[in-house]
Amino acid sequence: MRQPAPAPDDDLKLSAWLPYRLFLVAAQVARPLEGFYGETFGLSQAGWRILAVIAERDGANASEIGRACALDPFAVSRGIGQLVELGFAVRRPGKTDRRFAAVSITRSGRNAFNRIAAFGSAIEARLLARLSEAERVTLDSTLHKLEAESARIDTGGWRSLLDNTAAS
Amino acid sequence: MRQPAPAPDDDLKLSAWLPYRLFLVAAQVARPLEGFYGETFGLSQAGWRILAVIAERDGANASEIGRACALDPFAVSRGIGQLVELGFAVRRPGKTDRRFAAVSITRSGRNAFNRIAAFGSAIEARLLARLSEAERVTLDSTLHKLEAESARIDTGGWRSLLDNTAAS
DNA sequence: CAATATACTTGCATACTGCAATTATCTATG
DNA sequence: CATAGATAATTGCAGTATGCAAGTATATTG
Repeated sequence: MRQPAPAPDDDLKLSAWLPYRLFLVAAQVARPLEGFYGETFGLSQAGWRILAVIAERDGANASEIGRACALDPFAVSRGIGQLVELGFAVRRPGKTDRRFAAVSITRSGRNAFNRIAAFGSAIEARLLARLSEAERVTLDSTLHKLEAESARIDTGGWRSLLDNTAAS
Repeated sequence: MRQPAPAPDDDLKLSAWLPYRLFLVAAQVARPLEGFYGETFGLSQAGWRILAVIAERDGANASEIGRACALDPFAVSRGIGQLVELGFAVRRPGKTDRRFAAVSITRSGRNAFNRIAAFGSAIEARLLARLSEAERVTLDSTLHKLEAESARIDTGGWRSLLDNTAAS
């Protein structure tokens, strides 16, 4: 009654499984960044992402923001609320359609963004410094392909992945 | 008093920033997988990661598990608790040192793992199918480098990244 | 101008996390 | 061999995040 469990039919080694490897790098890099903007500005992850979006596209509405940084409407609303509380953003009713609130970055929001962006760029630079020029180029195109395919995988939910005959 | 915010000193475009791109792919791929094992087995993300570790290394103790899947001791303890409740794992005191509880996968845990692993492998296969052989090879070595560098970035906390002169 | 649709927002129940304090066990020392 | 101190893991609790139903404000349509 204590025999070892049967051998694996399908071996999946976590440390060699592509999604886990991507996750690991992302998580290890996100932790110090979150520590920085969290302790320095009291910003959450959603808050930072939204700040980055409105820094680039000032006056965006909540839907656009959500699309740009992969957040659902609830998270966007709360993140904007946080930015407004911190004085990093202001909401103003849209000019033509007042259901869409245009979110604008403030001067101090811009300052915070610049400091966080510098920190983030430094991290990115450290990562890229380990790669050859050829690897950097390949990584870029590879990531574009993975982004597109993972987006396809994500939409449609997990049930659509069970009865599969790899869609082209 | 309503002039547009000053132009960016340091432009960081979220969608082109390496850490975000990695995060995005990881998140888009993790969502359907989490949906699958969550709804099918009532497993949390930590539970799945731990299950994958003990499937590969049966009888590991909590510290080893934590190291293998980047979870802190609290999360490991709770995750094991969940697996035990679900009947996917058993805890047994270590043979020599009874402070170390050896965690073993059960037959039904193995079954669950195999099904989740098949699902995970299918996702990985879909991602890899989009890449050329050369890209797959380059991605592998690139990820090894990024894993190593991100681990270095992570240890030491964010403060060590401020006063930087990129350590070799 | 009611009825429906859209774009958010809020409230609340649940789940997750971080950390202090505990438990159980082992090691070292007088 | 008793006792003090380390170590591995667990538990309790407080704060926080998240998911979703319901609500508010605005616009559009018949």
